Amino acid sequence: MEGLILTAEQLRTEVEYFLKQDAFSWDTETMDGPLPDTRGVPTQNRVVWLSMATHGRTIVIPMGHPNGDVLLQKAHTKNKIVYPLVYDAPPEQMRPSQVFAILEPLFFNPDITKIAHNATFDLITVEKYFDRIPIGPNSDSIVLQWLLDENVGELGWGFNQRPKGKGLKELTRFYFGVDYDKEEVGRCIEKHAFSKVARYALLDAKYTWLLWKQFDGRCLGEDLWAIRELEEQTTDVCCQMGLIGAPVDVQALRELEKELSLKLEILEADVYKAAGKIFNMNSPKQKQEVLFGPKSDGCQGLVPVKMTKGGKLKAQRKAEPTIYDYSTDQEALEPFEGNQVVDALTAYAEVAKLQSTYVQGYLGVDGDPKKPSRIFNGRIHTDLVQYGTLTGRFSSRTPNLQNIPAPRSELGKKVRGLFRAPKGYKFLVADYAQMELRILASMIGFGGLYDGFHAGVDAHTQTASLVYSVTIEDVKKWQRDAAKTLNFAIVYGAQNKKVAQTLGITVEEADVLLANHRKAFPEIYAFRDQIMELARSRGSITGRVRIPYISTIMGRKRRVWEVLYDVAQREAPRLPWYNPRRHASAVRSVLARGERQVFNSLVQGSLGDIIKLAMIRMNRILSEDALKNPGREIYMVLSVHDELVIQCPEDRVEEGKKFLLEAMSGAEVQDLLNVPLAMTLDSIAVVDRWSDAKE
DNA sequence: CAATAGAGCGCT
DNA sequence: AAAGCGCTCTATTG
Repeated sequence: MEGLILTAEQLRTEVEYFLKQDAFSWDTETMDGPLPDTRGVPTQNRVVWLSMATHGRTIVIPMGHPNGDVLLQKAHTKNKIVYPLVYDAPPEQMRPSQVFAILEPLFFNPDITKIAHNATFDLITVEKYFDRIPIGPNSDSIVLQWLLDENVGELGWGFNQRPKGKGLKELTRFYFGVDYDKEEVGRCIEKHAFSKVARYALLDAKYTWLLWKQFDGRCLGEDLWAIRELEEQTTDVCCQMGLIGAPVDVQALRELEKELSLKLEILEADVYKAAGKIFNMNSPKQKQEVLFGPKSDGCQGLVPVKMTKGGKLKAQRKAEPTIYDYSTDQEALEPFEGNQVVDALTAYAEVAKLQSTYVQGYLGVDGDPKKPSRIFNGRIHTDLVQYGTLTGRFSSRTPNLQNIPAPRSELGKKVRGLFRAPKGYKFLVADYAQMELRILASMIGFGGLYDGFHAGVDAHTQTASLVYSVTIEDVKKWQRDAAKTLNFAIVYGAQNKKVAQTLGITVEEADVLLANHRKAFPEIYAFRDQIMELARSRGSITGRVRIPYISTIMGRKRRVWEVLYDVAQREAPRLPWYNPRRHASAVRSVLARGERQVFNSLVQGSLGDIIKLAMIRMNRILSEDALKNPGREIYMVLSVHDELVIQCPEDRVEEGKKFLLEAMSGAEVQDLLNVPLAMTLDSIAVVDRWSDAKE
């Protein structure tokens, strides 16, 4: 087969050719490493194939594929044809150690761009062979695609004119009309014949290359040069953090698992006792029956108010609601506090959530291959997904380390406290305070928020002072709390009802608050209108299609077609999934939602830019520092939107703090804003457990 | 048995 | 009619 590399001599010749290029794409096919179920775990898996493509050349290197080709295609039994998988012996292949030794000059050449689709996975995967992560420039076709169209895979305008997802196969199908993997070979390569996997791996690299070439050109044409640079360096950060992982106290975790399972048995019994029957308390449906069913049937006969999402839709259609249309979530049950079943269910739910999602989610459940342990050598390696959101923030998965319970409740504190610095180390925890408001104030460039930040006043206190017309010193706690809600309402676009609900006040009272806020901060509302007009002016779905968008502080785009609602309405026949005449109010809410998304994305997305920049800077500082302090390295271990956690040798805490401060608020970051970041060394917490950082 | 939808809930 | 996420569980559907 053309491009199949079986010997060192062949590979050296290829490397010579690739070294003369300015870029190449590559991909790995992996199997389980020494531990079971680790094919998809980049720190633990094993590379079996590596493919590469560049101008005029595509190659594929096997290194331990277990099968040859199929000897027998078909066999007949009594009355049907069967396909026994009988394989020939595979050809002799190189060992990974030999392959990677020869590839080293290529993957560590700073003048050659290395391209992969979801590069973090492949980069961490090969780290175990190179003993370090391949150096940049590392580019990722999935990231470029996302910068060009973050809405791929989302329902909405143009769904059918876009790829169905960000995956390599979906993009190849869409852009080249080629479907080269109908059998999903990559899901389990060891089940397939040698030649089939060879072809598959080769095409992965080839189409990654072809897609990247296309995206690369389009990024220039769409003014995405700067943000692309940021994202390419972010890839290196994701690799470094994914590789090091976050340290957890495994022993405490095991103990907590036992403690909670005992607790749950009791709480479960409490529910049954109060309800007088046995049912599945994890099932919303069964909870609806028990709580809202008639007393005559031995149920509680509670009269619910809050509907589920589905229930509301049904009500819109003017259908008669049933008990199954009413919510059983925490908020819906609040009015019934005191009912023994409700109270027992509430107590159970909190513990059950934490046990299943966090404790068992990390430890895994013995004998259940769907719930593997996420802990390797006392560390959890999350996958920080740089392309995981519509706004530019990170998402985090397998497991998600961005939704660890905050230390508000005792139990939440315990769970967050499982993240613990290793012996001899401390966690240093830094976050940006009120960063979204700072960004907003900076963009407006004047007004109450802007003045407050320049005067060094806490933003919520400043808001309260202006809304309630009292001096900064006279702001009461309840006023600051209300102001905080108002500030959230601005950033998220909440209306009077939501503000009322959050603060536990009437809608009329909320109206007064919002009116006062508008009076005190007219520039915010004017700015909002301005942004909306700008976004709208960039869009058109008549004639040449241009989706409205906003640009963040670093030039990231968020496209929101919904803000062209009135145009869409006129063009309704082109948009088959809604009928504006029948759903006028629904369409209006689509527009309103689009406007909230536009405004929120401007701020949330800019914060995403800034935290990524800070992490790139920190990574640079720490990489350099590591060379000077072998064995005493500092590592970034967690990142939660506006918060950064590092693990730092105990005797280097002061250095670590300085590094964090410089990375997060140094000139390069501060210069993006015209309000002060106001970060200080003192605001960086030095703790053993993550839960001790916030009170 | 596997995939999917909905409800619900953890976080910033 | 509050932005952005991912995970677990149940119930339904293929």
